Amino acid sequence: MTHDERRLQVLRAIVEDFVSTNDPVGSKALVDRHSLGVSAATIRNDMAVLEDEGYITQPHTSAGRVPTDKGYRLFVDRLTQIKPMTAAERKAIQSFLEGAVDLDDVLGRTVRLLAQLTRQVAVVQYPTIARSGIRHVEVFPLSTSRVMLVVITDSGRIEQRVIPLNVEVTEEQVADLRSKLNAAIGGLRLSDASSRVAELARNVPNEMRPLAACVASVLLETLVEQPDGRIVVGGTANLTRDLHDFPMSLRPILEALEEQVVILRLIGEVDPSTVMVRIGEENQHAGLAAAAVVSAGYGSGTQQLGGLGVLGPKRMDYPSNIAAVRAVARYVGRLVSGG
Amino acid sequence: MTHDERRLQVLRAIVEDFVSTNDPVGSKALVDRHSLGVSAATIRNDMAVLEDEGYITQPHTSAGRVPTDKGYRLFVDRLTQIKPMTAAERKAIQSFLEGAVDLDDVLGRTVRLLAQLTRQVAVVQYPTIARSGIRHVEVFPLSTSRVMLVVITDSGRIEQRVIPLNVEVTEEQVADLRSKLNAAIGGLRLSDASSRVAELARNVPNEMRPLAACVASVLLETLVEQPDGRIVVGGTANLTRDLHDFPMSLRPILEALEEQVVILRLIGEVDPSTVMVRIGEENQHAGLAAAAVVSAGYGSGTQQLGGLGVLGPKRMDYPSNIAAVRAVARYVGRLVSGG
DNA sequence: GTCTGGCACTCCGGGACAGGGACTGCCAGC
DNA sequence: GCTGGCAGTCCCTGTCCCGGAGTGCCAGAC
Repeated sequence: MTHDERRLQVLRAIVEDFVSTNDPVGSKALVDRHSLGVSAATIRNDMAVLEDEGYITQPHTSAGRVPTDKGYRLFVDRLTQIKPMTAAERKAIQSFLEGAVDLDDVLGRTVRLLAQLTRQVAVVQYPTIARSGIRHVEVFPLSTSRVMLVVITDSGRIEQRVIPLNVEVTEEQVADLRSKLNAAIGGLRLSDASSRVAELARNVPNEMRPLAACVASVLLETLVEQPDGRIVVGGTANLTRDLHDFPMSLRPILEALEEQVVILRLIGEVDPSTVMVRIGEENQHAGLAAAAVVSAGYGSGTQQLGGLGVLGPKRMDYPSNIAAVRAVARYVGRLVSGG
Repeated sequence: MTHDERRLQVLRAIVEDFVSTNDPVGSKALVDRHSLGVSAATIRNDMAVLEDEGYITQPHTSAGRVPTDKGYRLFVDRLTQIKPMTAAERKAIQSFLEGAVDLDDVLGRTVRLLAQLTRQVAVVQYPTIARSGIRHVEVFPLSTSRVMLVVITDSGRIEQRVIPLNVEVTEEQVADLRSKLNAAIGGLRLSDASSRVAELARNVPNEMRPLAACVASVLLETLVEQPDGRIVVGGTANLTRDLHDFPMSLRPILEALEEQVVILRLIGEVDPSTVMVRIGEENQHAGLAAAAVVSAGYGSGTQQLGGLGVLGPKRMDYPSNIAAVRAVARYVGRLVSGG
């Protein structure tokens, strides 16, 4: 074991100990609990170097050391061995998720499952409409001058819009439009359907023109263009377990959790099929400077439909949480794209 | 002003002062801030009586007085003058809610609005399926042996179920069932539709019997019988403002907020067209002993569709919160039943 | 009978202070 | 390059003390 290697082991030990005890860890405690093969004094020298390099810091003179954001980052990047879930755990995940009856239920169960597995706050994004396939489009009249549009996607997500018309329409016209729409864009992805919809609206009989135009514009504007992203949050009670980890109190964290935009940036922007970890300042949000986020995308094969993740104190058990997020994302992806 | 009247005024003053300052209120502070027309010593006597009767208590000898649950109860029942919302406030509520594009949006806005108006945690229940009118029923095949059932209600709520069949069916059969279903139960309330659905399932041509039976049973079981109650929660960050009011930390409160059952009992069980206040132990839930809930039902006319409310520390501004909950419930009821 | 001013008493909360403990940095020796 | 030892630093805890706020009670006034 070289010099540098040992120093990394020391950092790893500091992170692990601090995560499990929440006390600044000193040189003596370190040699007691890990068999590093050298004396406390040597560790102290290593710690001094690690501190110089910015990986650890001490809250005050004569206290133990605590990892910095940079320290956690190095730990996650180079020192983490993600242990795959056991067969029993995989089975539990699967059976828990499979009881779901519809999409709301799937995502509700997912968020509870994640929160329970990681004992952190869990967040799940609804499948993005634009990237989902269209399973069925329904149009039916509410009155002679209002129709309702319902879009049902492969992933089970449903969107509805009431569309006011500036003309009167008949049942038959609406039914006609309905079958034309389904024929034109059924099975396509919404993002690919735009041109077909526009084309359809131009090529209908004259008397249906206004109806088709209204419906088409709503379909395009509301469903395709808006980067709509509902999210489900669960397990907020877990935040209270680590009250001392959030010195500024929970307020900014809870506020961030209620702001879709903030959360979406965190769990939505992930490279497909990898797990992403953001630590402290990396979250790009003042309120989350004391937090860490572990997130992953879910979807079918290459097509990413949404994201999910957990949020907790920087002092979290990264290896387990990464494993849990990855496993759950995989199952959810399979479930949501499977129907 | 009789003896008893003055004692009630003292109680009112204690509640109001304690709500606004969060300090146990003493006799001197009371005469300073309210013109009660008597001296501090007299107030002290009144306070002793109020304490004997259980309306107030002192955290320790030589501290001021704090209202008990019973004291808050009396305050709410007899001393509260609910100030109606100003025209400006009403206008703000209305315009904020009217921008909504669908039911999810309505309820999302409602919960944000309530949280902002009251500066407490807000909770809104989705309209109960069983009591809603059926606007449209959609059945269409996913494959030859699976169909999807979608029910859209007056209140804008949508339920979907994938139904596996034990037989193969054709497009035409499904389309036929669809129109029959709509003819039979369109416009009815789901709770009234049961017999019609059962009847329909019996009276279809032989070859459609299995399909109709499957769909009917799902329709009845999942949609009518289950007291399904999704809820939306918002403004949890407001809890942190009153950290000292929740001595056991927020954990039990946050846990309760994630348990649908608990919340539904609180906001679901209200007499129509009244505002209900539950204080401390009245919530019938250990975790909420330090909390108070102000709730009301919303709906159209006599038909209650759901409930909503706010949750906060017992030390809350009851008059304002009652007014806000009542006003918002009224607008939401109008909006949801109006379409 | 009711209200009032005065007085003794109780209790909390904060500041001051000292002792113990935990670590560190540094140094000299192996 | 590693190790043991030592002095120094800082926090944390417990104790003590004191001021402040509020009460309960009592005797006297109306």
